[in-house]
Amino acid sequence: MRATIREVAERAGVAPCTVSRVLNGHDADHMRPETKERILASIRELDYRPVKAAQRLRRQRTHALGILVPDITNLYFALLIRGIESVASERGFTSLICDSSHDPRREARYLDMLLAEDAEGVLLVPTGRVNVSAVERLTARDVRVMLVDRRIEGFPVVEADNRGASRALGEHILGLGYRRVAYISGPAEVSTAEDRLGGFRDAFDAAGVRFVAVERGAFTFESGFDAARKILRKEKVDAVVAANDLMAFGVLRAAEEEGLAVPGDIGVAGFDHVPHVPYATFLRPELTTVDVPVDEMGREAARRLLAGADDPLKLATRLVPGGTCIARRRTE
Amino acid sequence: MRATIREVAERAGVAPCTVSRVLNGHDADHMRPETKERILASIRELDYRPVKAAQRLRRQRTHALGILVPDITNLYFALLIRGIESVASERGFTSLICDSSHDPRREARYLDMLLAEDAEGVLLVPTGRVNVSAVERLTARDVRVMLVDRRIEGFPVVEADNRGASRALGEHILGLGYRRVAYISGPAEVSTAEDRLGGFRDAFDAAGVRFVAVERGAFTFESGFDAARKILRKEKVDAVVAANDLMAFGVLRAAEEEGLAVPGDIGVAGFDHVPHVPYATFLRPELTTVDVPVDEMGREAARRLLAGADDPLKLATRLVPGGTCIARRRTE
DNA sequence: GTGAAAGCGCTAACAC
DNA sequence: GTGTTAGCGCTTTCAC
Repeated sequence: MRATIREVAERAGVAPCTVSRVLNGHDADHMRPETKERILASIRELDYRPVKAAQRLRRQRTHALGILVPDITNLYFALLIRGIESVASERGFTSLICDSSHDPRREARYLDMLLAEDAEGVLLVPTGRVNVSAVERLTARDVRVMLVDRRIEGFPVVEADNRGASRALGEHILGLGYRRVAYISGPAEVSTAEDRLGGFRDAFDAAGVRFVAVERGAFTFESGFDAARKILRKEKVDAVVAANDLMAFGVLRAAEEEGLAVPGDIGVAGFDHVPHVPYATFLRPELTTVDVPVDEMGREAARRLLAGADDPLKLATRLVPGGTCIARRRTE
Repeated sequence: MRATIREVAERAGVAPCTVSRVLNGHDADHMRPETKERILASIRELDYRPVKAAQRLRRQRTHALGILVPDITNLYFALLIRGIESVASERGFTSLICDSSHDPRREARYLDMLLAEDAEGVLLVPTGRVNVSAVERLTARDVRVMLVDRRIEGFPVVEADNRGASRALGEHILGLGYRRVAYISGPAEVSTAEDRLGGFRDAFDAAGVRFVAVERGAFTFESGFDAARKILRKEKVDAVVAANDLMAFGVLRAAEEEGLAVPGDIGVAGFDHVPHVPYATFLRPELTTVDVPVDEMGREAARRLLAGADDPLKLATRLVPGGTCIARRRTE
C-alpha cells in the first residue's frame, strides 16, 4: 500500500515532522545533513508521495485557481487560458479550467463549483450579462475574482486597450480614404463590443465623418453575415468593419454573395485573434484586423490575481496592457 | 468565519454525523423528518459548505479526473475535452485539464502532477512518442489511464475508425476518376497518421492503383505546404490528399503558389475536424474532408474510463465508435 | 433514529 | 537539530 509520512519517518528513524520539514524545505539548512539524507533515501525507497488532500486540509490552502471562459473551443480564449495557466503553474498553483459555453447558468454553476473546490482565486471571462450574485457568492467568501478581457463595473479587470486600438483602426480606415463606412458591433452587454464601437466612433467623430450604418451582431459568423447582407442591400458603402473577426468572415461571405470584390469594391476589416490562427494566411481574401495580445493579457491577469494576495490594491486596479497593433493585409 | 459541520450540528441540536448523513443522503428515509428539517435550516442559516479536502481525505477518494491533450488551442482537442468533461461532470467528477503543448517533457510533468493530485483516472492524448514510463508511474499506483484518439500498443484506447474512414476516402477519390494521387502523411509515431495512410493505401491496393508519391509531414500547415510544393514541382499529379486538414490547407496554399486551380487542375482532400470550424464554410476553396466524431469519442472514453472502476475489463477493450463520414465539398 | 469516538495524513506550535 | 502533541473537517463503524 501507499506509504505515509509516518512510515517514512519510522524507516529513517525520525519523527514525522522532520520528514515534513525536509519535504517543505523548512529548516533545510540547520538540519544534520545525514538525517536529511536518510529521510530522502526512505522517501525514495518507499516511493512516498504526500496526500494533497491532507496537506490542503492541514494548511488551509488549496493553491487552486479557477479559470472560467465562455468558450474553450474559441482559439482566443484557449490562448488566454494558456497564458493564465503558465503563470499559475510557475507559482505552484493548480488551474481548474472551466467552459461556460456562453451559458450564464453554466457559468453560475461553475462559479459555485469553484467555490466548493475552495479555489483561492478565479479568473473569469464573463459570458456577457453578468452573474453578479454568483460572483458575489465567491467574493463574500474571500475568493478573489478577477475579470479578464471583458469588463463589468465594480470588478477588477485586466483587459486590452480595445478603445484605443479600435480608434487606431478607425484612423487607419479613414487614412485609406474610405468615407462611406458601416460598422457591425457586438452584444451591448459585452464591454469589448462597446469599447471597440466607441473607439471607432472616436476616430470618425474627430474626423467629422459619420457612419453610414451601425448594426449589432452577436460576435458569431452568422450574425456578421446577416448584418452585412442587410447593410449591403440597403446602403452604398465602401467599407464594412466588424467588431471581431468571426463576424468579419461573415461580411466577406456576404460580399461574395452580393458579387462584391474585396478589396476592389469594398474594404473589410475585423478585430482580434486572426493572426493567431495557424492557417490564417490561407484565408482568401485575407483580413485587415487588430492583434490583441491575449496571451500577455492572461499572464498579466494571473500575475495580478496572485499578487493580490499580498497587496489587495493590486486587485482593485484596472490594467490595460499595450502591444495591440494593426496587422495590415490585403483588404485595406 | 466559515462554519464547520460541528457548528451546524450544534445549532440543530444533533451530532455531526447526523448532519453528514443528511449531506450525503445516507439514511435520509429512516430519519425523523423534523430532525432533517432542522439540520437543513442550520445549513442554510450558517451558509455551510463542506470542505472538499476534508471529505477527500476521509473518503480516500478525490473524484478527480485528468485530461491531458497535446494542444488545447487546437479545435479538435478542445471539442474532445468538452466531450470528456461533460460526461465527467455528469457523474460528479472534477476535470483537471492539461495541455502538453506537443512537448513530451511537459506531458510527463503533467502526468506526475495528476498523480500528485490523486486523480483517479487520466484520459490522455499522447504527444506522439510515448512516455511509457511516465504512464506506468500512474498505472503502478492504480490510476486508470485511457488513451484517446491516438493508440499506443499496450494501453486501452478509444479512437475513431481512422483506417476505415480513410479507406472510404480513398475509394471516394478513386471513384471520382483520380489516378495520379499523392499522399501526405503525418508523424510515423502517431497512430492516427499510420492508420489513415494504411486505410488510404488499402483502397488503392484493392483497386490496383499506386500512389504517385508519399510524403511525411508533421500535421502542421507549414509541413503540408512544404510537402505539397515538393510534390507539385516534381510530379504530375491530379490529386493530393493529406492526413489532416491543417496540412491540406498547406496543400491548397502550395497549389495556389504553383498556379494550379482547385479543383480544376488538381483535387485536394484532408481529414478530420474542419466541419467543426465555425467559419469553415468560408474557406476558399472548400475542402473535401472526413468528419471525425470527436465529441462522441471523448464522451465514450470518459464513460469507459469511469465504468472501468466497476469492471476492469472495460478498460482493456479497444473501442471504435462509428459515425465517421465523408463531407463532400467543392474540391472533389 | 441518533450519538460517541476514532482516525484519514499531514503540519506547526512548542518543547527540549 | 529533532520530537511531542494537537488538530485541520469530515465520515463511519459501532453502540444503544
